[in-house]
Amino acid sequence: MIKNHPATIKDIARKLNVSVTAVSKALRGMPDISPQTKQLILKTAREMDYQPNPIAQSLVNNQTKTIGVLIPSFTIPFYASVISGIQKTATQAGYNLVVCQSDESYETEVNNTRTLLNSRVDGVIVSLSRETADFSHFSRLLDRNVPVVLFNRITEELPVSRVVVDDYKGSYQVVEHLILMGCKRIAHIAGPPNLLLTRNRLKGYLDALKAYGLAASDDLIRYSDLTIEQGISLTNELFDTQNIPPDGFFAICDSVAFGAMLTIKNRGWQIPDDIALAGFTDEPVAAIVEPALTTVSQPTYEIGQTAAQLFLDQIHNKDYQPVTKVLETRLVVRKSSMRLVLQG
Amino acid sequence: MIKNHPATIKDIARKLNVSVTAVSKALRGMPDISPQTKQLILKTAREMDYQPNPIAQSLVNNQTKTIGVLIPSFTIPFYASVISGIQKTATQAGYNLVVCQSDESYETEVNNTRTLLNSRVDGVIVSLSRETADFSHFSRLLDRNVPVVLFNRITEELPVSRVVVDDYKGSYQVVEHLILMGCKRIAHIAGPPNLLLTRNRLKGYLDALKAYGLAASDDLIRYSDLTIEQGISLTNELFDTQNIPPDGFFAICDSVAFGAMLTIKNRGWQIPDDIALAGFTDEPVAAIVEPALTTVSQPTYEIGQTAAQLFLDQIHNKDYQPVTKVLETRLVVRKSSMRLVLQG
DNA sequence: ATGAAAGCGCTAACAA
DNA sequence: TTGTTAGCGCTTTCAT
Repeated sequence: MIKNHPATIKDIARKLNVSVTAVSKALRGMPDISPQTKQLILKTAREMDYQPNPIAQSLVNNQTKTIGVLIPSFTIPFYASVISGIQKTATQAGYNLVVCQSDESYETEVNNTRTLLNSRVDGVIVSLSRETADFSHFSRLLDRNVPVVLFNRITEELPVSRVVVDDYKGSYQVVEHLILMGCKRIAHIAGPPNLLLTRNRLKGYLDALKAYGLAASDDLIRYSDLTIEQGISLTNELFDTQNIPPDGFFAICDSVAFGAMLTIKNRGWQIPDDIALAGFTDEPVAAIVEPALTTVSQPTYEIGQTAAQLFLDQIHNKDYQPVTKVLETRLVVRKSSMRLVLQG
Repeated sequence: MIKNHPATIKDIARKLNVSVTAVSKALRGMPDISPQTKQLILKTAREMDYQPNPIAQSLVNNQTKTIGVLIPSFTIPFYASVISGIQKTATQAGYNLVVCQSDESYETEVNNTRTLLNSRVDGVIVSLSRETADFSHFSRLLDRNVPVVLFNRITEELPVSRVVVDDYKGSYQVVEHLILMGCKRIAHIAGPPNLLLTRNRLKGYLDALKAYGLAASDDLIRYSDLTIEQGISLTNELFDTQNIPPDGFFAICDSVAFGAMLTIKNRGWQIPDDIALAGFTDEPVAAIVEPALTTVSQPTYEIGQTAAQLFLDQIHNKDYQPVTKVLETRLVVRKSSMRLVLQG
């Protein structure tokens, strides 16, 4: 008789005329089993191509060995790379990933957390949607003792571990760089105001201006939804509302910077000579556009690995205290901001 | 006593003094249960915030309601969009996704299929790694009656359903376009020879040349690994080995086209006037690079939806015959190939 | 060292 | 209509 179903522990037990307990123990290398029977069981298991059924294991162990990952969108390259990092660390520890995207919608994010909770993931690694301002859906996870780790788009209102980069410093450095390149009137296209990273990068921008004695002005600041479309429209708006156009643009992220780049070129200005431009994140494309985009590189892969590691730490540690890891960024200077500076 | 664990069917039964069977039936809307008890059970379940444990359901139903998705890399934008499409259709049908990447490695792909099989996914949706030339790891899935759907990077050696675009036609059209733009010597940077899509796109290229009476030559064809790096190096190679440089480049994918674009510009040639350039896929970046890239648009989201639908069809149909869906591409003409053509 | 039995949360065949 | 029972594949007491 051909059995199409995978071999079970019981099949092995029957074949060898031993108890399922013995098989279970042998398979998991428990001590109280004689070397001979153990070897025999192991050998037979191999012959029968036995693979433990993780569903059954989950049911009895009350853990699924899967991590839920919740990101705003698959199509943002930043997250693709972070997920790779998460997967690397997770796989090494025997965990699978279930990845969902919120599509930048708060409602979808709430639904996703419910789905993940119901499917009994052992933990959740999240970057918030750009709409998210309320966090009670994560409290429900915490109530069930499901560890939550936030990264990139985080909140400080939840008692959870976090992985971020030093947004303030990265922002400060790139704006400082624009200033050193001779920019006097630097516009900033920020992100959604409710995101912490928006506020941190904005602060870095403002502090850099102040440090170099440049006037900040709300007229030079716009809040975007992080899309290339708004990069285009807000750049147009900045041009249209200013008598003298800005001589520098700092965009919250590369996508917005690409939108700004298109618009600046369409308006007939030269980058970087008339207007210098910088973004944030260093997406692969940043090196390819013309002119290549000056930006702030984030250690995406490492962010993913770190987030997964924080989850693992929490799982293995009974009384775990949330920690926040701050990774360093790196200024990447490319053609979009490189101009000859007249030395005073 | 505070119970931190989710409510079970048994909790409800105990509270209401009915059998678990009754609860199970009421919850799933089975007929043989009185309206009153049914309402009572439903109400209590809601009050206790009952959520069925999918692990337990999986164990008894012998299905996990999850689909394994196996792609070459998260960082290829094409796949990000396809996954979105898969997820849309899968979620609607109550399926979760487990996504793995092979990292373009045959070995990793084999490992991933093993992992997915062990985790008892109900089916697998795959795009092959660029190294894959042997397919026996998928036969193991088929032996266990796990449906396999291939997309994009497929093989015809497996009796499974497939989703592809009309690579031949898309390729033919874009090369025809280059010819109509006046190109006489069009180079082709192809993909890995073992991929079917490489051969189909190559054939479209060759047939278009032939149809317009242009000579094809192996000297103008190179095989790449689909990376931007090889786009750069093979373009250099083409320049270095040709006395007269090509006046057109058709790249197997946009990434390779970007590499070619960088190189062509670095060599001091004008795009499109000296050399016209086209890619394949229409990644979001294609519209942003300078000059914007002429390419062949693929219905990525729809590819994902179709693949998921083929899986669902197979699940719901006892005697299912594999089908191959061929979706249409669309030529997207942009600046990289737009030149004034002198009319004879 | 070995095995019988209970149980994880649920479904389903069968009785009552 | 309702409840009893067995069982999915595995782990874990607790006897033997």
